[in-house]
Amino acid sequence: MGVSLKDIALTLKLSTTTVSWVLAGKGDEKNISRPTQKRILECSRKMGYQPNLIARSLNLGVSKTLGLILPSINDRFYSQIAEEIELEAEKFGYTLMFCSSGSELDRETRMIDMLRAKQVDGIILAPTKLSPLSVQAMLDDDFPFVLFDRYFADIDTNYVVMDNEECSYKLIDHLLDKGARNIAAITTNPHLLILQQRYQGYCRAYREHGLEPDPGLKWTALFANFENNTVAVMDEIFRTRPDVDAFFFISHILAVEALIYMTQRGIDPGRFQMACIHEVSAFRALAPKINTARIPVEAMGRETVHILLDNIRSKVDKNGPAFVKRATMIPTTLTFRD
Amino acid sequence: MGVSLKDIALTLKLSTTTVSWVLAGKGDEKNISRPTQKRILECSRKMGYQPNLIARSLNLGVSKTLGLILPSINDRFYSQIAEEIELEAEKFGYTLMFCSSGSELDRETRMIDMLRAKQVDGIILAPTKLSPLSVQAMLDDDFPFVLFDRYFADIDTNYVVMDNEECSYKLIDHLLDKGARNIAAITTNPHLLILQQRYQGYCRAYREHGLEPDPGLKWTALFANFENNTVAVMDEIFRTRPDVDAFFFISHILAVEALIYMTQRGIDPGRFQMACIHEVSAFRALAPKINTARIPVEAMGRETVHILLDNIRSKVDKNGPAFVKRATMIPTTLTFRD
DNA sequence: CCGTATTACTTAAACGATAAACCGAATCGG
DNA sequence: CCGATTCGGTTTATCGTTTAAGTAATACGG
Repeated sequence: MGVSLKDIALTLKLSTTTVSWVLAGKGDEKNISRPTQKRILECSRKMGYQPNLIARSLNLGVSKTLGLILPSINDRFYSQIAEEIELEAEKFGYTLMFCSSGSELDRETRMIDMLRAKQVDGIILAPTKLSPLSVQAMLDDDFPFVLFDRYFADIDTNYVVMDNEECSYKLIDHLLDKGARNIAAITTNPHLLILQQRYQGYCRAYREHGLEPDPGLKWTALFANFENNTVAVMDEIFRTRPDVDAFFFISHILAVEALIYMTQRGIDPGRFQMACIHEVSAFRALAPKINTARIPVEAMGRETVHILLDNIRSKVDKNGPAFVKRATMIPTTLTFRD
Repeated sequence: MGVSLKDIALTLKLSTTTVSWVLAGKGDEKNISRPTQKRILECSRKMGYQPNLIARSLNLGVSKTLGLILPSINDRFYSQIAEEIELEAEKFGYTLMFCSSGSELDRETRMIDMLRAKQVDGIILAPTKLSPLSVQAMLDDDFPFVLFDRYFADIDTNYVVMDNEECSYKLIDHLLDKGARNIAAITTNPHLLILQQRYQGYCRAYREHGLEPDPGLKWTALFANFENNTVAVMDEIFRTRPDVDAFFFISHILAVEALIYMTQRGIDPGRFQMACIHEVSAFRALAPKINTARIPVEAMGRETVHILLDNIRSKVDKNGPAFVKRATMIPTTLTFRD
């Protein structure tokens, strides 16, 4: 289709190698005469030459492409981080192939295999559930990848996560300091390690205040159709636990739904103390006094990309120092608005 | 790195061709004996063979990859549509390379060139501003692409857009019917054709009601730092135009900021009639009575992908009928809540 | 029993770019 | 004046896959 090195070489009666060298800026180094260099450059421009990066990839064994697999791009947090990752990757000359797993395990596995078949140099993955199958395959093959947001405690991989237990602890500690006693913990997806950790932070704060956490204050809105499930949970809370004096939302998604619920029913969110992990702009209106733990998304995106690129580099030059897997915990920024 | 056809061929003492045929399911057709086929299949499985799709792409001249360029993935509307596009493309065996242009022209141009160099089979693009340079290049080269959300009136391309003028007309028509007279039109990015069209719909509704639209009721919050700009605009409206009795937000982004502004200052949004193009879930709480025009995102995503794939297919088989460029207007779903 | 099919494969070329190895002619040092 | 170096390139192989063309060996029909 397009113009190839061969086309240029043919019209100028040179070899493709010469043309390749000059266009790669190695003209002087390779002792190509200045006039010839100029002829090649001009011809290339005139014919509108664009290198075929697929051919280059095949030859060099490097595609300068990364894979990104998220549960859903249509989520405030993931779309933010996707943007950061893309921007950071671009700085180093990498493009992103993007796939959404829909939190389905078989989809995720397919995507990993497909991205590897398409020869991406590395994969950034927010893994679903706790199936390490495809993840283990990458480990076995020494294929560069980083988990982020979620990870598996029992598998030794690169990962970048926030300080889930710690930030929950601090938020709840603060609520308890301010007088809350019955903090409803609204969670989802109970098998997700990071959500368990957030609840553990909740429990630790209670205990360090000399109180025993009440398991009856934990509600789970299943993730499938979480809008409706959140409504059901809120209904139940207001019906059965009038003693609730504070809310801890384990994720922004749940908080938004719960706040909409309250607003629609004329319940003033100001009546309760509130805390939420992650932050969305709508909070400014829906719950101006909510306390939040915000991830420095830029830092997380950057760190994730850097770890992956380090991993990739160390794999390319074998003589360099062996790559050591990195487990990174990004500290959150707490904002107390009450 | 990985296992190649050659590796299998070598261990079985066969030619790569035979292996390639069998693994492609052409064993019978190509008269490869059943025992040999079985041997190849088993060996392939044991060695964990995964085809190198980059090599296949180079050979076939088809990458089964599409490019997607958006102003920002971190926008409710674009992230929704990105998800739909990805899902639909996947059905046909295509992967997405994703780039955000940041609405910067030179970035957009670079992304287009890069994606083409990476040999994507086609590009889906929400173009920035009105520079047709790189777009024209794709046209000249007969490279398959579709514009969506935004387009250029004077260039003959595939595009998929919503009925911008029409839905604005209907929303404003409704507000006027319900008694509004001074509808503040909050817009942004004045050079964007589709936003101009939305304002034209506003004007047409006024005129068809026998009224002359007041240019003083149009406010522009520049897109760069639109949060602050929206605040400035709202300040000005409340200071200088106490006669405003309704708001028309030309985009959901502006509406959210304006509604947060009002809520923070204790201004009841219920005092005003309201209309907005696009819809976000926070509206349910921030402005339950807002009237909206919602894009059927699924339909738009699907249609966009289908047009692009048709374009790609028609380019591949030359004997088929010539591809006719398609301009599609997706009708919006109006929801009147007042 | 000979010519033609059929079976079961292999060889070779191609996709476009890169890189190691090679090569003839001119130049230079001693 | 001869050997070595520099100049200005070219040849060839390679990455992993696909496909058109070829080729032995066997089977078959008349």
